[in-house]
Amino acid sequence: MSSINLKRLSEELGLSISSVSKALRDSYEISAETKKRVRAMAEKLNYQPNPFASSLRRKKSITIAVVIPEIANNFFALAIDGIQMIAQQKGYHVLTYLTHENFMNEESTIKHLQGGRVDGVLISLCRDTESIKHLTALQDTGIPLVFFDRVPEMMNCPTVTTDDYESGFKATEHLIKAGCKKIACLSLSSLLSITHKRMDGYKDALKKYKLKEDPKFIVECTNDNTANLELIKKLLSKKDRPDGIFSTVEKLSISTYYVCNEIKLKIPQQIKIISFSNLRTASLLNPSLSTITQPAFEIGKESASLLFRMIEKKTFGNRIDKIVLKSSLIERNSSK
Amino acid sequence: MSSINLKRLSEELGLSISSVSKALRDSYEISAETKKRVRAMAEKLNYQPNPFASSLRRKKSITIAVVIPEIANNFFALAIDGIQMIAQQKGYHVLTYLTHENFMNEESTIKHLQGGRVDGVLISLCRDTESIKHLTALQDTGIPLVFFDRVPEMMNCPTVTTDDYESGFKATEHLIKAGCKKIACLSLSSLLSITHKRMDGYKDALKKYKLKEDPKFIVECTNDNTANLELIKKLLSKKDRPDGIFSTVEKLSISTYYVCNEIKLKIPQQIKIISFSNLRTASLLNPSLSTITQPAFEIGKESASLLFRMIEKKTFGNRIDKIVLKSSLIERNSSK
DNA sequence: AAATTTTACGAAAACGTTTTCTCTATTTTT
DNA sequence: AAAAATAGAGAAAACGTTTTCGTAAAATTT
Repeated sequence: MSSINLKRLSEELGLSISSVSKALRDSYEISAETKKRVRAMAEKLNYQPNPFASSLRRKKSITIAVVIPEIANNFFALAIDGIQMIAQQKGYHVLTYLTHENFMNEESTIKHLQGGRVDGVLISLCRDTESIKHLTALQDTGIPLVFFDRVPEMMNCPTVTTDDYESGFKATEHLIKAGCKKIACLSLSSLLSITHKRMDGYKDALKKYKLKEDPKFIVECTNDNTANLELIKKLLSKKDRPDGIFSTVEKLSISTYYVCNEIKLKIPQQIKIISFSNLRTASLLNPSLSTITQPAFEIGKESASLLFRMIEKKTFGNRIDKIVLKSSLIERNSSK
Repeated sequence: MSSINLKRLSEELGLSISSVSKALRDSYEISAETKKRVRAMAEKLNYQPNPFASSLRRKKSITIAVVIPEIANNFFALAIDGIQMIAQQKGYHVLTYLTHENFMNEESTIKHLQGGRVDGVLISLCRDTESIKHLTALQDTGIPLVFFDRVPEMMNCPTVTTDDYESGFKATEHLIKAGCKKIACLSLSSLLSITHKRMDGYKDALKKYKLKEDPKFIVECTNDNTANLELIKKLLSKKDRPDGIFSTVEKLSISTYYVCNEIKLKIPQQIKIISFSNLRTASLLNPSLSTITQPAFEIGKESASLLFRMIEKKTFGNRIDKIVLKSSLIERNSSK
């Protein structure tokens, strides 16, 4: 730890600690000349203020927390990129916490954050978050909280999401127009609002085109990749297998590709696929993957911007923002 | 900020602040009975200690910093995953900083970290880091510092890397054995040690098989993606174009795929490709991409573990660890 | 029973800032 | 020229912990 502090600096300059502090904070109480002297000495001795003393006194951490299920995930990596961009502009630090889709991790992280370590929290819920007590508790302490993408269904809170219902509808409609009659839906967890909405779109599209909704075709996957492969394999190996797959998350479509390779199911001839995805290589896959692509980077930016508006109290009183961005459907060969 | 603190707790309990503090820290000076009472009350009032007061007093932040060029990058995302895993085990917080391959960002971030905000720093250098003054300055303050993957060449410091030279050699040898006579090498920046080493392996492999080294075939790319596409397009459009590509970073191989698609160059018939990469979809590409895959997650874990050994002073005196992990070459269709 | 040790707790200093209040010397206003 | 205002700086409290030191009372040893 850098042992050069205000006291040392003030001794070196023959000034009081408070004057040095004020000079560095550019207070009007200090003459221009003194400020210059102080700044020069601070530069010379490479003074770095102690962030803990400062945070303790000012009750400000200049830090935000980002709580996400996983990082090795294109969507979340891009979102963090956007968050970091805004945070950097504001001179804020970013603490990252991974829940690994584990509710207890999420709970303890959130609980810890009540200690005041951060000035605001950005969070995307984990797949098996069923209670929201920890979240309301955090909110009650007054720490600004913004949810993005995976938001709670039963809570009145600021959120940044995409048009999940419409996207689910359009994706399914796209498969139907491509000739699919039996469309399966791969989802992560029925507890998540994004899954609900995307699936509602899927169901309504089926309804609109008079296709019957088969519960066997709605596959809820787990957090275990090999188990998911088995589930998908089972789904696709049945004689009454689907001829279209709507995947609500990227990794399930990748698993589907693997399974199709393994059991020699031809995409798109025998089965068509469309998936939510932020893969940069979607167009290079064999065959190229049709995607609904969320503006992940913008989601990150918007969430962080909203959070900072709340931190800076620029958002009026009890107004609660719900920002919805648009995803884009990109047709490629997997659904031709 | 949670306004329930030790003072409030002590009043509630009819004890002194110091006793409450000691009780919560499980000091031998406090009776078992009192400890129980204190803990119960702390639980009841949902007491969360103020991290800044604690850090200020103990001169410990229980936080580490991770400084990386970018996050929307499979390698770094996986590395962070590994780092987070170890940090979580140790009960540490993780601050993430992105340099976006910009030296000035790296410099100011490192300088800021001298203020003692963290107990240790993990860093992977940005592509145009040419001076290491900021790094030695940080090291001189006594803050443990571990480099991973992109490490400085001229500095004696703890590092975690992979067998870059051998990987470069093997990748090139693999292309040669597949029949390539004119192999190009795509690199990010000649300032980086990983590029150097990978390229040295490439050059030595050429030498071993008596292929002449053509400077036109060593392409140093920039940080601008569209510019890179142009560079690669130019390289591949020449009549004297290469018949093999060794890409030292993932994104350049993806760009190469795009260019090949555009100018109708058939992989692997007309040009073979192998690339450093952590793409999960490598085997699903058209054609599947031969890769040298670094153990990114393990690199993260090893780096963090090493850092914590340094933080906990478990590493002896002036010993400097240099950990080298092995990458694996996975042959796929792009180099058949 | 006196002397010593142990147990259990409290008072207060310390960590390095920020900020409020106070004070003197100078400048401005009457 | 006296009164008032202002400029520039310092003293000290405060932020919430942790930790050192001190000290009664109880327990143990002589």
